[in-house]
Amino acid sequence: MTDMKTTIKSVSIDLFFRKGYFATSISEIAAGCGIQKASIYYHYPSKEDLLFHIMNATMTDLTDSLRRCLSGETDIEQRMRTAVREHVRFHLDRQKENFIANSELRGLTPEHYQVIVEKRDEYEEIFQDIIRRGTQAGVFADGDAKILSYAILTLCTAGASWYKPAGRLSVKEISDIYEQFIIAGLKKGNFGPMRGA
Amino acid sequence: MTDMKTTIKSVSIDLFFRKGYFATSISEIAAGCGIQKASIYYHYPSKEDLLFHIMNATMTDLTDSLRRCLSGETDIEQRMRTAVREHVRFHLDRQKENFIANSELRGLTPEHYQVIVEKRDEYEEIFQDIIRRGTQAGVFADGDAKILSYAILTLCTAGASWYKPAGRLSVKEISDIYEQFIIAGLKKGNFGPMRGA
DNA sequence: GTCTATAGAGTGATAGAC
DNA sequence: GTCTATCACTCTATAGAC
Repeated sequence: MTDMKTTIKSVSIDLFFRKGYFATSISEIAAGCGIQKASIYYHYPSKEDLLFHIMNATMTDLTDSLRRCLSGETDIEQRMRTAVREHVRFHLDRQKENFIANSELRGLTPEHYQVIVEKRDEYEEIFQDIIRRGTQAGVFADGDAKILSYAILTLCTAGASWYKPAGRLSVKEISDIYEQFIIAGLKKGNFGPMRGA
Repeated sequence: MTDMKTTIKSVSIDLFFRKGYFATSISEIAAGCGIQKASIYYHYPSKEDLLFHIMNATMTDLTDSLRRCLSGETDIEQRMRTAVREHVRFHLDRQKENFIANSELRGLTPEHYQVIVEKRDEYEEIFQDIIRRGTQAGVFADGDAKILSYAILTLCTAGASWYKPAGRLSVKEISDIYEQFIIAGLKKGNFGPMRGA
């Protein structure tokens, strides 16, 4: 990977984040890199391929970091706490890429779309597994693991996208709020009426 | 409002939802309506204006329905339960428009953007008010009302966008899951460590 | 590895006939 | 209220020089 290939990628991440994939043109990316638009095609075969590379790297790194953080942790509640904190950390750390990965799926070719969706499913499955084990162990209340995993992930992902480094809350404070809210929502005994489905 | 004006709006909602605003062309909208693209401009001055009309009507109706549902309800916990259920119901009922209103803000002119963001803030304020009153009354645990309101709203909004009418869960079941999860997350006494901020 | 030049298609929007 | 025709422009991508 030459330096220019890296520059193109990071300029694209910035533009796709700010303007959206479809609203960003190859000329703008080129201008941001200080080269002519034709030169982009020496490094990437198409605009869509550039988007795919950004998303694919993000999804791979995301799953890898979570797996690394969870390895060795056996307590169910702790696994969920760790997973939530790591998800928030990763999304805050790479805010722009994650925002793109969550909002620009429609820009992908059907083949690339499938690759990304499979990686997303694989990641979500890690959360669903924790929820199912927690329910079986009687630590978490009964509930639909898929729906609850979507709820947890959307919550944290969205939280990371509001975050502004100069804002009034620190990364630790945000993580704490979500961790507390989610564990309270999942745990057995914290009832209102009953959990449906 | 002539019939064709309504048709253009509903065809646009469908296309903006499926393909996104920038990826949808005026010609496609016209084709979907069975007219020529120039005829669109008799009804709407521009593509952006069409987007604004869709978003603006959605936001107005959203706030109006919530206000109507909450009027007369004084119990804090019940107000939150009602607000959550109504938010989910509205978002399921008008899934496409709500998805557009949440994802296509970048397509608006600065003037129209401001109008929509103000309406969104006004709607969120209703939730923040319930949270603050609940905290003061000692029903809900201490926590940042803004962050918690974003969390609650994102959760329910996202839930509505996964929903498929032919899926395995009913509207009632989905509402129940979220209502339970959110109330458990908010209530005093359902602690893990403590809530930050 | 980057350039200039351009192909080929599509875009939002307008003019003016009917 | 819808049509045909077209303007003025932008877009992604490619060819070929250096």
